[in-house]
Amino acid sequence: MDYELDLAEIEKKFYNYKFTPQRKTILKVLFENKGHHLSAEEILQLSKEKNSDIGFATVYRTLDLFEELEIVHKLHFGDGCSRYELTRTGSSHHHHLICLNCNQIFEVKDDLLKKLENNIETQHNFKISDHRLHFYGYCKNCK
Amino acid sequence: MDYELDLAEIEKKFYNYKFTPQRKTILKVLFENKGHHLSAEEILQLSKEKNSDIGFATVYRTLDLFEELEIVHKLHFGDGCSRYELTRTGSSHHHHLICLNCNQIFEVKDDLLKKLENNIETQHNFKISDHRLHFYGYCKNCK
DNA sequence: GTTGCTGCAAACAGTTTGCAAGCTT
DNA sequence: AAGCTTGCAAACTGTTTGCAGCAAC
Repeated sequence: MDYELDLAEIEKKFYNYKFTPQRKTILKVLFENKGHHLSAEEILQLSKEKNSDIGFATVYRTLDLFEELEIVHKLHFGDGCSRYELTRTGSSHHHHLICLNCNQIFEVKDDLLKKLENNIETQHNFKISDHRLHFYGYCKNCK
Repeated sequence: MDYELDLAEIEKKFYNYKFTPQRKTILKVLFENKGHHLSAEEILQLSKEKNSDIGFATVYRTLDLFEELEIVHKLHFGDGCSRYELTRTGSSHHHHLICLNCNQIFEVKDDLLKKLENNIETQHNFKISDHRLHFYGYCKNCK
């Protein structure tokens, strides 16, 4: 699971935006929870532990901004809230396993999809910019 | 796009539940909009056109029931609401292309994923029961 | 006739927005 | 100093729930 985005690189993306303490805190939380698919609520709680003054609105606004800057990806697992993960350069080649019993989320690496994407782009004349692949089932502890 | 569930077959699933006019109406709406990925709101509107007396609560409760009876699949495209499609027997092998500009949803057939599923089941000891694959990008009219 | 089903309205949860005050640059 | 950014609270949207009446079997 190679994260190629480092803090210095990310900071550059803010040349047009202010790099405020709240934004730094949220970024830190995301970095400290790589692979955890945090929800806005979880991010708020973890941020509060670091920086007492932060509210929901800021978290949502920051995550929207981060998405625009391609720092995070927004994910929809169907559990009622959006979840966020740090963008990775290899991000087009990993998927999620969602356990229907314990709700844990696991990750899988994969390169098989590239071929499928190519097929689709030519056969359907559709320019693919991103994808989401979720497998629902039961993990080794729950099956 | 072969739908193998027919009305007679579905009716059998109701042996334990009442086959009320509202449920029939919603089923009809789903059948008349195959491949349209309707939201609860859209289903409500279309149902109202057929049967003046029906409310939101009934639509949601019915769709929950239909999901339980495996008559529909619930989908999350990240547009803020759940969407529903009739279950098909070939349903484990079709995916969705979501146009980021016009929001239209296209479908793709595919068998490539079976191989990937098998890999995952053995490598991650995870029993897969369903999956969702969404491609985001731009359709031929929008790119 | 029972029991499950329905509509309504109120409750809920996650997210968004308006605004005045505050902080970054 | 200027304007973006923040926190708060109120507004919103999609969905769920409680309850009394109704209808399917």
